[in-house]
Amino acid sequence: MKNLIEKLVSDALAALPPGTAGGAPPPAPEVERSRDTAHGDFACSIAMRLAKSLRANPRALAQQIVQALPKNDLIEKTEIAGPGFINFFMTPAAWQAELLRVHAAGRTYGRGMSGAGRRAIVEFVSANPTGPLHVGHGRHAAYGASVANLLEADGWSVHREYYVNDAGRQMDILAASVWLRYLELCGETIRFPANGYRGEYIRQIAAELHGRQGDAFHKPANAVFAGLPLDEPDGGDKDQYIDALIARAKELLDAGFRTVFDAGLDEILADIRDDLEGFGVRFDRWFSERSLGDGGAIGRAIARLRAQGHVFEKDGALWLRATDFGDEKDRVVVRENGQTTYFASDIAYHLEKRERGFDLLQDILGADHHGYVARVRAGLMAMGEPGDSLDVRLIQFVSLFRAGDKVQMSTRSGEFVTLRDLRAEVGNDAARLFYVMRSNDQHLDFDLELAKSRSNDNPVYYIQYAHARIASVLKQAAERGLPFDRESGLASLALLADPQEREMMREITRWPEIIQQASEFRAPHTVVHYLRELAAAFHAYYNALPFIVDDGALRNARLALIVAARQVLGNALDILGVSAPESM
RNA sequence: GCCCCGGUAGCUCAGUGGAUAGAGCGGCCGCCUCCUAAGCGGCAGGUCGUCGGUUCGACUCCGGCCCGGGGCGCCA
Repeated sequence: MKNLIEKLVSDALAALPPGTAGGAPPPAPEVERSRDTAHGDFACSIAMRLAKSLRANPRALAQQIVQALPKNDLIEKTEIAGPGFINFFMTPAAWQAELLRVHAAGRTYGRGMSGAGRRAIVEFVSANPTGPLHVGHGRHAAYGASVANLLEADGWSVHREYYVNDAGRQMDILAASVWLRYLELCGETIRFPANGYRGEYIRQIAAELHGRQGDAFHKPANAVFAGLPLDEPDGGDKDQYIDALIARAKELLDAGFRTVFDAGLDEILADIRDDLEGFGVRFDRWFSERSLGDGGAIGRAIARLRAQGHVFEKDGALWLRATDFGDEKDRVVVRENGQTTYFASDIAYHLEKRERGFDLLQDILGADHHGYVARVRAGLMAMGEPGDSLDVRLIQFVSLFRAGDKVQMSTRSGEFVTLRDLRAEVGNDAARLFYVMRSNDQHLDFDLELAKSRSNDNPVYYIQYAHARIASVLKQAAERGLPFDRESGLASLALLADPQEREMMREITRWPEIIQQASEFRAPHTVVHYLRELAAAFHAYYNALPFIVDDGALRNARLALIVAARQVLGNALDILGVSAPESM
């Protein structure tokens, strides 16, 4: 509907003679919903914008535009108001036509075309598989999944991906931690390193490994610890200590280290997969970091950098001249010891995404990764890829509140911190909605009591209740022998003239605009706000007028209206991964 | 020191340069003989952190400052 107005305004501008508003290509028509119904249904501020460059009187310009508007019988009238707004008043037929569209399109109502013909890869969560997901990852999962759904709803072809950090030091530490717990099961007495992973799940992994493999990886404790530097509690450095311990493990176990390593990786990754699956978050691919090296992507990335002449050698290392591409400092790609850096893997991964043919590389990262953005973009550009193909959204932190008190999130504390526990406590629906209720660059205070409460304070229930209430009305109607007759209802929409009914039509028909905007700004919280407003319009309507009336035409028209509302509520909830219950 | 995010009603937060800045919660006053009161209606509540600038017009854009959070490795 908004598109229609924008089209009409664009046509009007194109029709105007060059001296007035013609000539330079006009800016976007800037049509928006009027806030105040006294200002009509839609408002356009283009005349005021153009007035500046044209040195014309905005109201006079608005008058010219209005006169050049193509005739359209869905527009009742236009007005020029205030400093130069053009206000559009739609005919009842315009709203009715849009309702017909809702019924005809069903699940696809609201879908846009902004991304048509383009492919996006959304990478999110990508938590290191060193332990179960915690509540912070939950926000990444909910946000990333919703953004992916939004892009898809706006025409993009979307691929969802989890980058598995299955290489690197953190994973070596995990493997060493598992091995030490395993040695305990073999009867050895060990001192657990300060920097090791202490979680109970490590013991479980060790137990399974021991159950499967017996004492195959047993080494005596004195052979393991002999000659190692001091650990932190003894006045040493915990990083040096753990690195020495890892080196020793690799030396003693040889190929067996990989077996222990994979036991930890596989177990934890399976847990993460299962958790996300249970949360309604699915991925098309779990991309292995190791495969970058194996598949030659890192080599290709470095070759590209060399070919483009953007690298130099200094202190025995190979550097990317990232400062040529907007980064604040140059970055090492190959270390002095010949190993490639993590940064090399990052740009190789992003190059690989481009090689797979994605137009938009959509990354969802923690706010603590913000320094990474300029770096990776610089890398892409240095490899000859467009820097603006990368779009990164940063997620601020989550704080849990229970009964007004902040829940401390240390791994040591007995308080739960895992996503799985959160889901068990508040349910998937509340978790999914609460996680995306706030803008991603706003810190999130997650109120556990509120999320659990079965009251009108809780937006989850408020919204779902609207959906269930509509289903209940339809059920009631059928039970009274007056089932909804869609054909009759759609033929009688002209009977819907009450203020609440007009408000319902205005709200329902905003959905395509919400998708477009929420998708463009990667802002699923907009959908939550919209859902609340649509639900509010429905609850007000419900209280104001009866639906199941004797007059069949009126009854079916009203039912057609609330069925359209149910459709849009369902479509919007679906984007957020929240269920739309038939009864509550 | 440099970079990123935030500062809007008592609280939690919306607000693509446009008209009189909004919502939910909390507070106060009302509404079930009626399709689910998990609901609805009304009232009160604001120097949009602060000081300048750009503009016909600034919560929105630019600069300075103040406050809160995060980040700045040949770590991962």
